[in-house]
Amino acid sequence: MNYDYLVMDNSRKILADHKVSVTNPRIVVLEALLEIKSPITIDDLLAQLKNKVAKSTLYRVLNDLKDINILHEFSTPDSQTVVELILEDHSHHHHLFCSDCGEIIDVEMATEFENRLLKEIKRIEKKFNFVIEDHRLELFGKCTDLCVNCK
Amino acid sequence: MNYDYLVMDNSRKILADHKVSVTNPRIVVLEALLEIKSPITIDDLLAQLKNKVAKSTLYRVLNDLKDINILHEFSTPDSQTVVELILEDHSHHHHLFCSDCGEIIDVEMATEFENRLLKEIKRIEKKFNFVIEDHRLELFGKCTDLCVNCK
DNA sequence: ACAATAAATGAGATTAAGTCTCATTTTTCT
DNA sequence: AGAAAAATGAGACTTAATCTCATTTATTGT
Repeated sequence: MNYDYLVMDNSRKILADHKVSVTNPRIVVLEALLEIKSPITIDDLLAQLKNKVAKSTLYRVLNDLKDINILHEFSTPDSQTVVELILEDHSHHHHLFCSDCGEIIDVEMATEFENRLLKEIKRIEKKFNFVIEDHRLELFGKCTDLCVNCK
Repeated sequence: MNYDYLVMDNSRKILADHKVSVTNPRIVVLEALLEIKSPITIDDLLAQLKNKVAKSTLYRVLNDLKDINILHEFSTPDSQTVVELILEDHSHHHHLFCSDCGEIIDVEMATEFENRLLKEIKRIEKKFNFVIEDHRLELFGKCTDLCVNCK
């Protein structure tokens, strides 16, 4: 069964729902990100969309998606920029980086751990007189020989 | 009491201890970082050392310090590069970013929290067949009106 | 459905962080 | 102190990301 038309529909709907005009480059970029489903470096994305979307347009579209809050951007330990689509159904998660193969994996921490973290964050807020709005945890390591995540 | 001569001595000693040759630019950069004591953007550091060290040399020295593992580098949420001196006496900590004033504050989490995190990391290692070597937690927020941390 | 208006695009110029080159200077080693 | 090795400064170069502007595409009201 082929879901492509659904992805297509989906990208148009996502754009319309967020009140940005539905253009071809936006559809193409969104579709790519919907299919990838995981974090990807802008470099890789650029390569993948070569000849489909101009470089300047890709960056513009990515900024548009950030503006409507469905795209997160972060960096790898070696400073490559990474983007990841975050839709409503995409729950809170963190990232695991492999320094061998470069893969970036979404990881969800145990609820109990996140609760403990929130408690700790409350302590920090008081201590530094801050309002903490977000947090990010990054894990760095290597996948082992038999790593199932490496391509 | 003036500790400047100590800082000076200190920077020479640190370089010698790590078996890198003791040169003026390295001393100047190390002294600056020793005095600052907290994370600083490379931009700010460059401004501060203008006319004392060439730009190319500053970057080279920072790379040297990274090579001998006494300097950590990371990015702000708006992608500015930040460096921070990490000497032996500098214990494990994380970072708190203020989106208003841009300040970056070192924060130590409760030992009990870090232990819980290590436990969670062990679970992730098994789940993804990874060896996790390091982790980093970033907290994003705003200091309140009366913030004591803002300059 | 269609014209008028507004918005987005592509191609290439521009900017800025960081690296590289190479002739000169400084440090190290004996 | 002098020879050999290493580091520096100045500016050229690279590369990710943004900007410009003429052209194309989408939206809106009738």
